[in-house]
Amino acid sequence: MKLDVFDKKILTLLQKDSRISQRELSSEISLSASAINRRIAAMEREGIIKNNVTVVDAHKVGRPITIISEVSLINERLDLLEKLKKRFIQCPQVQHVYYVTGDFDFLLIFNVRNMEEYEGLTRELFFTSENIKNFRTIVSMQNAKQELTVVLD
Amino acid sequence: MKLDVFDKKILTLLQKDSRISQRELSSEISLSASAINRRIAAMEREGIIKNNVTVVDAHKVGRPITIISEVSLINERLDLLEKLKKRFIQCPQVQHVYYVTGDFDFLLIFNVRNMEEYEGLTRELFFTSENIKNFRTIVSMQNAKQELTVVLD
DNA sequence: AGTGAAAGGTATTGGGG
DNA sequence: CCCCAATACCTTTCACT
Repeated sequence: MKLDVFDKKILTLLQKDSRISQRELSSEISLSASAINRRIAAMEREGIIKNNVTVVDAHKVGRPITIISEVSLINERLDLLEKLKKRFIQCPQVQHVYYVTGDFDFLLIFNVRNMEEYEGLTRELFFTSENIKNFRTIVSMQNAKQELTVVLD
Repeated sequence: MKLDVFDKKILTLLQKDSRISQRELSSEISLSASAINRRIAAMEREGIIKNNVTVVDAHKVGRPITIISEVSLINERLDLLEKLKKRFIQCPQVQHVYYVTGDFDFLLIFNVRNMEEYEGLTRELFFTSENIKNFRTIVSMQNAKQELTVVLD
């Protein structure tokens, strides 16, 4: 599926605020509300639009700590890798899992209430695995930007 | 503002799918639609709910590359730091900006169409600044998880 | 705070160009 | 693939508990 200039405008606006009404989109883009509706439905069907989510302020709900972990494995065999990856993904405090190559193997980003919670998670996720060589913990002093927005040109 | 068990249930569901209707929330939580409505409005007013966004599949719109940069500064004077931070935040291809302390100063996560786009951005963001000591580029082979969801217990 | 019902807005679908 | 109009659905408000 090829996106035209209208689809890109729709996505750009929805990425900023998914609650914008299709009528408002319609007037901003100069396309009827029903055309907007059909395009959005098509993009959802194709998986271009993955979902719509509410963004919660982590500080205001008592989870102010963001931690980055760089994890190195002993053995990079695919099945072992997948097993660990699944475990990381399933952990609800883990917001991001990137599999990388180079000086380490996984970069994880955690959101936690406090350092104790993080320590508990490292025990669960890292120390119980035979395959983790080591990990480096980096505490974020400030989450200056945290978005999932994609550029559409 | 203190969140009770109903607010937390509402937020948990909205973080998964912000398009769930208040009526459906109402039946899942056993609270009337108008109570749901008032609670959501209050959490928006307080900034607990920051916004609602559509999540776009970066691969499907031709932006498959995620890159992590670890940036080290020469001088960590606050005004210089803020100037750089602002520049990073304003770059639309930069999804995340974390200010950290330790072996480096900023961790950035980019989403780009290809390596050429990233190289262009490093020239713009890093090489034009007098204050950047060095940076390390880590290419993500797989974005196994990428969410903003916060745990509410 | 919570509820139910009425009023006001939106999304969605179908007919026609 | 677009528009317009009708329907169906949802949110929001209000009077009352």
